[in-house]
Amino acid sequence: MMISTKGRYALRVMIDLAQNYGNGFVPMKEVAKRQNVSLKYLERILPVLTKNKLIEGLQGKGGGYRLTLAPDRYRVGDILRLTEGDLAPVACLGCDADVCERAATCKTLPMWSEFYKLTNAYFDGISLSDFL
Amino acid sequence: MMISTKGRYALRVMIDLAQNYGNGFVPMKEVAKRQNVSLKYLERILPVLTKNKLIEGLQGKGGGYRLTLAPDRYRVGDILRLTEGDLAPVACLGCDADVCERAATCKTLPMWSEFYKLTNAYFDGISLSDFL
DNA sequence: CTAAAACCAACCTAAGTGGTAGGTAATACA
DNA sequence: TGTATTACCTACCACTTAGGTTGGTTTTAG
Repeated sequence: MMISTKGRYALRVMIDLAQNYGNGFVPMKEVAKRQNVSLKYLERILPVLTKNKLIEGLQGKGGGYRLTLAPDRYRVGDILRLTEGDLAPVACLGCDADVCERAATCKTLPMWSEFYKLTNAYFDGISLSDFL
Repeated sequence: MMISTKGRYALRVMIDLAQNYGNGFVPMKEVAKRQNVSLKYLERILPVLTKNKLIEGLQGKGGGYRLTLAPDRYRVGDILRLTEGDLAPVACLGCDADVCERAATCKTLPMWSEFYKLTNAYFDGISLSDFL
């Protein structure tokens, strides 16, 4: 399976926040309930999104999370690349891959490479506002 | 990573056999050497291909493996689906997936489903003869 | 009889998946 | 000033998968 729960849950959280865009900070407790996912697990997934400024959190009573930009400014590809690390179909194309000495003569590399491009293009063509 | 070494190695073996199509049985020892992969590991990967009649093996001296059909009759998608089990991007789309009770209302399902179709179509559009 | 080949099963290590548990720090509100 | 609420942080853990290795047995050509 290509996409783990990390990426899938992150996306669902982002969609939930998009649906509440403009209503201030939304507590993750509510999102977890709505999405039927463990709050504690979500808390483990979110930091990468806040660190990269996709969302911002406010602590304390009345706090929660909210999108930093309008929903149409988020590409699904960006969310998945952050949470999944990479969308590469094979290890040798990953961003932190070792150089493969077979690369120059590898008969299959162009096929994987083309699919990689296709994958990124597909998910970059969808924005959060497409789910509203 | 979507495609593991199982699928990648299997594909490389199949391409190797395609390159030797018409020359009788090719011992896996030679293929392993050419592809720079452990013979023993390949032996663990091949059974699913023989059981599904993509290749046939002949035991004993002078034996080896060969394609049962001409190279242009093999779709990369078939090889990957057999060796990887599935090309589904998310668990709920897998062939042996439990029914997801969120399916009817899931905002993201159509996106995954469309990508699944895209993936199958891409790899089904490539045949072994495209690598010769 | 011997070498070469497919075929088969058990085992192993490391990493990744999908969480849970148990906190601490910041903030609003009474 | 205290309390509830919220984000934020760290450690742990059971399970599965990836990526093999080891050590065979069977079949067959010469």
